[in-house]
Amino acid sequence: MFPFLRASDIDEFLYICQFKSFKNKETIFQAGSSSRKAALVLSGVTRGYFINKNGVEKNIMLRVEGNFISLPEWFFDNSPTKYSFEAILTCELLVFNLADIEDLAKKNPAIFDLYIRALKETIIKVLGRIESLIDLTPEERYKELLDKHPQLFQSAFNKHIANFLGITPVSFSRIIKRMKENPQR
Amino acid sequence: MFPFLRASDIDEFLYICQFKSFKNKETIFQAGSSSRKAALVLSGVTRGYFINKNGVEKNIMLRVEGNFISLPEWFFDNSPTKYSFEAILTCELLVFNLADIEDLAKKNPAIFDLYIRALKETIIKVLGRIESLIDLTPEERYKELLDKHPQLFQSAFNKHIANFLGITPVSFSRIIKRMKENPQR
DNA sequence: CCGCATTATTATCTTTTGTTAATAATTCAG
DNA sequence: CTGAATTATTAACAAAAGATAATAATGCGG
Repeated sequence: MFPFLRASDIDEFLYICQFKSFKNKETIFQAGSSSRKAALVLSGVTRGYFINKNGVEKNIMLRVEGNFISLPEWFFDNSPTKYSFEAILTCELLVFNLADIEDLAKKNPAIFDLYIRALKETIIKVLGRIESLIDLTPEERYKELLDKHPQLFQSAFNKHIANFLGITPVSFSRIIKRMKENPQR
Repeated sequence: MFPFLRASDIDEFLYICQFKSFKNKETIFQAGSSSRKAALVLSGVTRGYFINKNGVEKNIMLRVEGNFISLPEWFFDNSPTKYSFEAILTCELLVFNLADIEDLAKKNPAIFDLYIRALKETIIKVLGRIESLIDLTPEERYKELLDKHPQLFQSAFNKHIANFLGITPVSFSRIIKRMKENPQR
């Protein structure tokens, strides 16, 4: 997964990690907690979400294997956070403390690169999501997601996908219907 | 701006920086170029944008004083990028090479912290933007932006603001009108 | 400071979304 | 395997956005 790491670097990383499995709907990181952790997704799909002011869950990101996940408010202090992460398929994760990886990064340049890379990759992923949201119609976003992550559509609930696309399940149903009736557009 | 830095750390940082001024509409970083740079915004407002498949500019972010900006594709290689940055007000920037700051970060823990902080801050900013885009209506996003960055509305063109909000200038005009007629909602 | 070019507003029309509610399909636990 | 609970689809209506075009208001260079 990370070819620029030597075996000894991987050992150092694994030393601060804990392997954990989660089933569908199990909580990985809970909003409101404060033990600054992050994880590398080895398999499965996770969703990061928050509860909006009307009490409605909103999926802010979907993260699959090879992605790092963390509650971003943990980045700066120990304050409780508003985001949560949960498995939407059976997941395997390597969980570690942010403090541990930062200590390692200061000592080991390869881990420094790994950590920086994880942060940069998150930025690029998240910018790509903004691009979709400001430039594409919901229908185009649906097609893009279908293209990028077809595995999602075999397993995740439509309501989660709709939520991620920023539309209602009702509107999502209509899009699917429109595309069935009019496949070419 | 960064109280956790000592004077000597700031000196080290300034040593790799170049001070530059930009007028309204001047290009800061050009899509398609490949000299991996970043900058700290000291004053003014910048917009990062890309040209979509129909040839239309899309503002992916607005960055103000205290923010770091960079073309994110530079993070990983020297490939030309699709994003550009331009000043939408007179701007003062500290421009530096990404390679230089990473070298410094490996040697100086305070610069390490500065660099990590800049990346993390970007993630949080950008996640906040996604939150708005999936959870709020265009009208609510307008109010949020008005609240967060009132200075934008005195200087930037409405078309840039509309573009940033992910709507057309026509729709933006209608929102302003609706709110004038119905201030309470 | 003038005039041209850019930007903003308004109107009209079409398309899409949100909301609510009713019904159908499906999951999943026991 | 069965039934209750969750999820998905469809319908009907209201509200909002997109597109296009015409007009008004601004910005800005010479």
